[in-house]
Amino acid sequence: MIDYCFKNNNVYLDCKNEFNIALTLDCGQAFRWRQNSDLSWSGAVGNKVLKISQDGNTVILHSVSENEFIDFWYDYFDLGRNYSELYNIFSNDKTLDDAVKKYYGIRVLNQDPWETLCSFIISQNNNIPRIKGIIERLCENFGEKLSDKLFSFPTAEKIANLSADDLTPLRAGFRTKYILDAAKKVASNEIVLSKIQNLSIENARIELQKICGVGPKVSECVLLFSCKKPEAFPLDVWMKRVVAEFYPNGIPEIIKPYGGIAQQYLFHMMRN
DNA sequence: TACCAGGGCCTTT
DNA sequence: AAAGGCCATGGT
Repeated sequence: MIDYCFKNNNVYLDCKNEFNIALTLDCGQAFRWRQNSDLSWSGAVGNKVLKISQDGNTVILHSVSENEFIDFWYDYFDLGRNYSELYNIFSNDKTLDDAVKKYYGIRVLNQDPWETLCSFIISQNNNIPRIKGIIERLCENFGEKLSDKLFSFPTAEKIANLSADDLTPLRAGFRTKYILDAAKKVASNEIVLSKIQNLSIENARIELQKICGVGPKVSECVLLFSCKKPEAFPLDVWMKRVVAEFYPNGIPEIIKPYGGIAQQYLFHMMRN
């Protein structure tokens, strides 16, 4: 588990091998964190901006009050979860154990469901540099300015009132109509994203896939990264390769409840 | 069933 | 420098 303390308006996390911010912020689950020249990272989450840095086992959240940390960042960074305990469970599987020992400290973030849904619609049939570009243009054009370079993610209501023409600056291609459909269904409360995490994973999948442009892969990402479903297991081409090569008979039962978290390590291993 | 639809990054040639 | 592969979903 991760201990923390407050000092000089910063939060200091003593995270042993349970938190590697570079791997966590740049492993394909979030697209708006950028590394600064001093190796710290900056990002906008909701209407907040954060600078975060790491020095060995100490992670520093800069200029964050105790209240803001407890109320928001603690959950965002999944600090309530004991990753050492998870690593113990994962060590039952040789492949996973090797991946964990190589890439200690990847954490699954608890992100905003609307931003996650929209981001993973954009991610489909796409590569990471371009995904980041489209999302950046989306925020710059339609989000609120939060600081010098950082914008909030535009709300579903805001996007729902736009047309495909309005979104041409994004250069999102055929995904534009999917973004609009998602925004309209969310803004009208036809899909209530805040209630998805209370559904069974089967019903949650069905609900999300009512959106045009959301299939099994995108819905699984939304469930894992923003709806507290650690058992969600997104299968992209890389993970299909992992399964074919290492798990022809399926993922071990003991891993399944945390399959999505395990997946982050396996995915990273396969891509490197 | 198989293919195509935006587009741009990446690897190979 | 040019060509070809890659990519998740819906539609034909």
